[in-house]
Amino acid sequence: MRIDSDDEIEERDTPAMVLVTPADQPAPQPATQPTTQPTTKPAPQPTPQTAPQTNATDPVKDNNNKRKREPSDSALPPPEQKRPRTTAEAKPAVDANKMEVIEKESNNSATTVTPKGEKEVQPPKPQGAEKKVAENVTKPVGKAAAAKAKNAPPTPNAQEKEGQTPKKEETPKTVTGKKEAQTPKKETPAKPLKKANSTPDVKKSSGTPKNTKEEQKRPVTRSSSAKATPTKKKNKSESESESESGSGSESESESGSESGSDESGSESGSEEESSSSSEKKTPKKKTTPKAKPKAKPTPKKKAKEEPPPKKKAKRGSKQEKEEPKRGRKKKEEDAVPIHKWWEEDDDWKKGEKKNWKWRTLEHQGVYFGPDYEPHGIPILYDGEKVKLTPAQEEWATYFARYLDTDHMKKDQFRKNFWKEWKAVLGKNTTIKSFKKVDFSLIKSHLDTAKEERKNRSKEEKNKEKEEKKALKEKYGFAIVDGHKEAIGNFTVEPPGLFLGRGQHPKAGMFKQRVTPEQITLNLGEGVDPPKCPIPGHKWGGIVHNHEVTWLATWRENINGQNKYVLFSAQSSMRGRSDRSKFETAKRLKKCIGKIRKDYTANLKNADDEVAQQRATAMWVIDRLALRVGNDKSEDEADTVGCCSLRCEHVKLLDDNKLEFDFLGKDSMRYHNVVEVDPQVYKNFKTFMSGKKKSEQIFDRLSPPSLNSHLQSLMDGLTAKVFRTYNASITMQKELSKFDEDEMTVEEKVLFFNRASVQVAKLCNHQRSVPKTHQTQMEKIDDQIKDTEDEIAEVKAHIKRLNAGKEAKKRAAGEDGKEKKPFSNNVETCKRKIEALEDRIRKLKIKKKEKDTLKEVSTSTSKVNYIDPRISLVWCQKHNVDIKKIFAKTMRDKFAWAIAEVEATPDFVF
DNA sequence: AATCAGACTTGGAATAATTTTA
DNA sequence: TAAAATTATTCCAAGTCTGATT
Repeated sequence: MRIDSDDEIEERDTPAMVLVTPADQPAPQPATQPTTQPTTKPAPQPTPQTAPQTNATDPVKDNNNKRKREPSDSALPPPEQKRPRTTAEAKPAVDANKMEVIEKESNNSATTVTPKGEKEVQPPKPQGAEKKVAENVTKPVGKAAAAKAKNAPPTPNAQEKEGQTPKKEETPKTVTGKKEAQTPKKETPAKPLKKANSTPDVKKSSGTPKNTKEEQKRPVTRSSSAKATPTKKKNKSESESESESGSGSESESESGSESGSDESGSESGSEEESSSSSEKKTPKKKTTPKAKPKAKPTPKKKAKEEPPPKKKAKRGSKQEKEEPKRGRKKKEEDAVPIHKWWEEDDDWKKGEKKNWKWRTLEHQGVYFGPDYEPHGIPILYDGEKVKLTPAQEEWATYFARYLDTDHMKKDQFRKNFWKEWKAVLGKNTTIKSFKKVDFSLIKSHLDTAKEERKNRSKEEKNKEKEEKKALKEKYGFAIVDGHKEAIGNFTVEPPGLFLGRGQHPKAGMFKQRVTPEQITLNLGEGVDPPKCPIPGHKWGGIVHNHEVTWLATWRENINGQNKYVLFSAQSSMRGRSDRSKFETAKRLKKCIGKIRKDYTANLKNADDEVAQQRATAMWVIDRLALRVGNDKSEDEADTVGCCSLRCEHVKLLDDNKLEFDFLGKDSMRYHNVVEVDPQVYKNFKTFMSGKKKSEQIFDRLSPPSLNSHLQSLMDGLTAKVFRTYNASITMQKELSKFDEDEMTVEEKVLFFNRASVQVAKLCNHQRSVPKTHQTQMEKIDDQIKDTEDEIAEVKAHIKRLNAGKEAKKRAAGEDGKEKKPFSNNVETCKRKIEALEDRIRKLKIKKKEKDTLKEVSTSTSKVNYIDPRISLVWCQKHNVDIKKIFAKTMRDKFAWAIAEVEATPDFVF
């Protein structure tokens, strides 16, 4: 639909203001549809031109669609030898750095310096760590290590000591003013209201000096009850109010708006709107400080609920059916009261609490899945049964799980597994050659178990359900500032094999079981830490970090990254930042004209190569919706984004056309042939000239520098905002094309879905073609055929009727059952034909729809990119039940948007 | 200025739950 | 009523981006 890039470009340049209007849409180009050849399938297909990946890939064809990097690129070296990511020959500095890095690495491996994964005690950290870092991560690590050393004797004291030492160090540390401000965690008030029972962890008391002041000021962290004490913050607010946004979470803009003074306000204004709307609705709320009884039963909900009565008879019946279910569901919904955070104010978030995410926090820690239960099934080695130790067996079992999957086709996966498993087998094992190992016995055991599980009785299923529910009840919620909020992932990730995506160098490595000692919990001061659920163990640490949202964290052993237990998408915490994200995108709409002007001008800025590259990248990010493309290390899959594009990823075609072909996030292939702005084309040509395939096109540009420039153009603007903006604006534009005749709800939904597809294509959200796709297509064909046959039959029947002949008995179906005879009334039969023809039409639409959707994933954009208010407004306007668009979890996640749109039905992004 | 590290968002696949079909 | 199809939810890897370090 939106195609001509040129025209648009022109349009853009002209009047900035035009841009503001919806009409000025940039018309980004969906990756999947090369402007030229609309029909071409989305990237995934092994398109001929990109010949590279051909069959060589077989081993990998796994995800049919996704293109693995592999040999495909003839030029590319095998995985092991990753091509160097030369930034640019021009930059000596860079090279130097690189060398350093390398050196470092080698050192690490060689010496004791551990790659993060290990729990060894970090040497120097303690001191530097003093600040938050120390608190959070380091500490726990240290403890864990210590604990390990002692292993068995989980004497509390041990921990205590450890815990304290670091603290002490901290205290003495001279803390800069800034730090002080930041260290909320340390602030832990000296007043542990509750005695820290045996759990020594509660180091809070550690004498953080500064805390004294702040702490005292702060209303005792008492939980909900006393919240009423908000008052004073005002003084603080003054100075900081505006700067808030800078943090990136401008969620607070609301508060800013209140202050009114805000000059930066232009954008915050948008948010004001929203907030104002809510204000209208609930003026009283304002008066009452935060202390909001969350429990209140929400009456209005019911009002919303009732679905519009359908006219169609058929449908009616269907609905009746649904009714009872709905009732049930409703109940459940009520069970978890919605916290209407958007009706509250954030007045307390001022001054030094500017970056606070919570005031009081209470939860039950994390849930550790069940232990591994040995099954005793041996493997076959060279045909002989070999019994394994529980540990050996456990890993073998994890491996067997993937026997029939595409993971097995990756050399790296098997190789990594073997390397690690060999270590577990030990030196005395008879298992010397991986090729001779046969895991099929274990595999069939797993299959059997799966089958049994599938066939378990109703009682068993219910029982499990109950248990699951109980677990969620216990661990699934946290009390934040007096509100019960759902936690997203309260179960620690279980051990298993690491499955990367694409060609990940670490695929197949062991993801170790996480012990309590490796886990740090984040809790409110004065809250009793939950008891460690594993007997004989204790938590690695407890912190009180008000500036983060995580409830628990640990370090994962594969990449040494932190893992977090976070609130669910339905929580207020996530809701706030989600809304703020869309507000930022909405602000971008206001100044997109200015920004486009900026980069369009700089496209020609040959004097300043950096600026020129930056402008070109901005063009790409804005128009093609690419991600920014941060640098990646060698031990990750080789994927790229805008800034990391290499010459091998772009081809200069004729007529100002560029062909992009690379693996993006999650190794999803991005393949697009686009006609670009002539100047952009020229720039690419320049940037690429004289460079090797493996060199970066934007060698003078780095994501941080790009972002900082964006930041200068608009507060809070970063590269990813363009994706949000373009996705949302595209959706709005697509939906605006709706001319509602007499459409059935199904048709309306279909229209909506098609609009979503446009967005998904823009963002290059793909999925692998469902395995059953082909079958499904055929099935629909069969149905069409059958229907056609029946029509022919009816027609023949009519003929006989008209000829005065006796009705012929219909042939029995394949199942031998008799078919209902046709009516002897000609009119009735004609109507029947019409109905059948209508059915065929629908089937054909369904087929086509299915085929276009087979490799498009619309969920991601729906969940992350499209401002929900756009969809909601549309639903409201065209009388479509929200449930047709958003499933339960989505409705909960977007509760803020639903409320807002109800109040302001004329919302426009 | 380049890296590092932390924290949080984004993403497709896997799995579970529900609905439809046979 | 079971199996198949669909839809919803969970899982956890892989990005982005920021502030601190080197």
